[in-house]
Amino acid sequence: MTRIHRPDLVPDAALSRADMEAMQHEIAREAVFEDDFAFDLETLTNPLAATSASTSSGSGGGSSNGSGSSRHTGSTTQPVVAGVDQSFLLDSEPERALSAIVVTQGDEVLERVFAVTPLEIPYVPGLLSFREGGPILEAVENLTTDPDMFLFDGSGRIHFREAGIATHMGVVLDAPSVGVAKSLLCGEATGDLENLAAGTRVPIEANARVETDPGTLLGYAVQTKQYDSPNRYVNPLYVSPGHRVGPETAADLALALSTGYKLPEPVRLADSYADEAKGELD
DNA sequence: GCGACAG
DNA sequence: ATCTTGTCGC
Repeated sequence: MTRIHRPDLVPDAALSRADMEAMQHEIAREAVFEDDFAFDLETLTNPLAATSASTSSGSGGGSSNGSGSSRHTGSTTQPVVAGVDQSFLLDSEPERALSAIVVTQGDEVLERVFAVTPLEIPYVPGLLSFREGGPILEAVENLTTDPDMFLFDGSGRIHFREAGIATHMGVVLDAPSVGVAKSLLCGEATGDLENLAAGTRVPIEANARVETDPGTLLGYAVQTKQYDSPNRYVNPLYVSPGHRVGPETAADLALALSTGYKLPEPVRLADSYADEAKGELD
């Protein structure tokens, strides 16, 4: 079961920097930054995700999303979500990446797979997918299930050329994808991000550092968890569309998949599995 | 030249 | 990302 729909856009670490950036421009053109998937969002009911799909703020909105008038009585199937994360083996020659994927559906873990791959190039801000994309695709080849969507640790549209790792992988796989980053690569929040209440979101717009019209909505700072007391507070997550998902939906998904921890469950599980598997290596 | 910079 | 002890808070 090969899921590569765009072999020509598979990240190649041997490319020159200019060619990598040119490929990212093409990826951004191919990317769909609005909802275009078949699963039902309303099956993901998390008390934290108060906004829901009713937050249809005017424009945008993909209409390729089936009948929006029919209501389901709870018998609909929940989407199969894949969380992707990596751990690294920096003391080997060459360095290697361990890509882990945990596939979930509601509270169930359908499968866990991983792949260990030698790293060819160093980390360069803006070119992360050319370092980690290959290793991730190798892990994807080990999947037995067919996820409805992928959640990546890193940015999607919040990227200098609107082609972060979540977007790159989403386009190559032609699968709905979302980027979940712990820090902001570029762009600018439209409001204060300090001590936001759980369930809250603040728009992240393009600024001069992004190659697109300033003010373009790239994603959201999303508060998936927050402490009640005054002393300490949690920083928000930076959630952006990868492919075939709009910014509102990306934020809705991050909140709906969160279960009391900062990271959405699929990526949180992939994160710990990546470390666990690394410890069991020969 | 200086600052900014996912994982 | 990774290397690590302690430590604050619930």
